[in-house]
Amino acid sequence: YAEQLVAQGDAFYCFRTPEELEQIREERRAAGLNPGIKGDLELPEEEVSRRLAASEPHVIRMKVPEEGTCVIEDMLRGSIEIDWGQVDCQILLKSDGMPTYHLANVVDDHRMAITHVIRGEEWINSAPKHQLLYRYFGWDQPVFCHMPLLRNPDKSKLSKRKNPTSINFYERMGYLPEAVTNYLGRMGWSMPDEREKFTLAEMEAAFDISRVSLGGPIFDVEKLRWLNGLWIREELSDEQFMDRVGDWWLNRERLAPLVPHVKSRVDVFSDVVPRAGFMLSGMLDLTPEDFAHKALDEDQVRRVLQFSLWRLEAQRHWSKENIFADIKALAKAMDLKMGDFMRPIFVAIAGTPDSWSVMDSMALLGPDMSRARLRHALQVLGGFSKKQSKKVEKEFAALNPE
RNA sequence: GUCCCCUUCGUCUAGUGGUCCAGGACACCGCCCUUUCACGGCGGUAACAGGGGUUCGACUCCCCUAGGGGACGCCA
Repeated sequence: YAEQLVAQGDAFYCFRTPEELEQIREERRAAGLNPGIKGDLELPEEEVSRRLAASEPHVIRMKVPEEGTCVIEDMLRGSIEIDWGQVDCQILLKSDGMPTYHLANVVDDHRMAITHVIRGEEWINSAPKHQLLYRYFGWDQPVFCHMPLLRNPDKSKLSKRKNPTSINFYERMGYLPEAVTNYLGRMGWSMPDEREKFTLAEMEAAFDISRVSLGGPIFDVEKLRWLNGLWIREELSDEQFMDRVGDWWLNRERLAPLVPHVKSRVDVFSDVVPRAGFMLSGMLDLTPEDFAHKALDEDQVRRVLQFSLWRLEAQRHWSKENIFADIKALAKAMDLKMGDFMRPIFVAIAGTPDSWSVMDSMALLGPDMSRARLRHALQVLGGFSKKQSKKVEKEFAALNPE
């Protein structure tokens, strides 16, 4: 498809190096322009065939009008005007031969006969590229509809750093899927009769996309919690309640991995819950005093937690071994004894240093819950001020533990 | 920096020119219920960002300002 556009004269081969592009961007920025890549990239035909024959690395870019205005008809927002001068010559085919999202999206949607493109507001600025591609190909335009973005309490775009966004986290916390669905359905949308509680099926029956409100809603965990409680109280019989709690965690499959750790540490069954309760909990009830440490001062404790969190946020393969390697590398880089280093981690994860291997706990708890507890611990300790944060980030970068 | 989007109680929202001195929900506060705590019931505090227009009449339409967000990648 990209080559078809080249043949049509709607796209061209580009041989610029990343360094050259960086320079162009900087110049444009300095000139107060949008730093995107515009025009003047196209080479004479002989030059192109010569370089192609020499198999020089290249990409395919779409051509974009130098001036004029592109009008996007948005289902919810009406006409959106974007100056073609703002739109860059988007790469369609990367030098590794793979298409970029822009090309793939348009081709794919067309081939699947997609009629309505409903996506996040962050895509508004790329819509001209997509619309132009449809035109170049001579395909029917889909209807565009850009939805508002969910936000963190600080109003920024909802992100993992500031909010547990993983659906697994909410499962692990013991939210009911139907309540989570219900709550999500209430973000940026409302039932015609304004009722708060409804099922997916009810939402489907009443759904009208024009009821979507455009202000980006803040994800309010507190209200989700209330709604979940409503679902538990009003929708579950005692029988169902027992079943659901069992399905959630109180079953052999979920409990089995804990047995080796618990069995060796209890004398009587009544020790089980005090010992293992933290594995079934959400956020732990911690106070700053819980982190009092003989070898580390509070500043160090905070660093241990923050660095560990950052390190573990980057960990893609969640296993006891990898967690151990991360922690060990950090302890070494900070020149702390493992025992001292681990102390705050224990408290953050298990609520007490008096527990089994915290690596095992984290591995079993999973990445979402483990990270959330580290974040919570940091919060209990007051976290870092904005000024401190920068400094601490630098310190972390300087450690660069392997 | 450039462009785009958005703007009703702290938060989620109703409201599509008069029915709004703005309604509901979460949170908060008070009272009731109750051996405690929840739940539940009742009540309360709290918002149309600001300024100009248009109109007999603006939360609702237009413009400007401010604030917030987003985009500006060989990521999606």
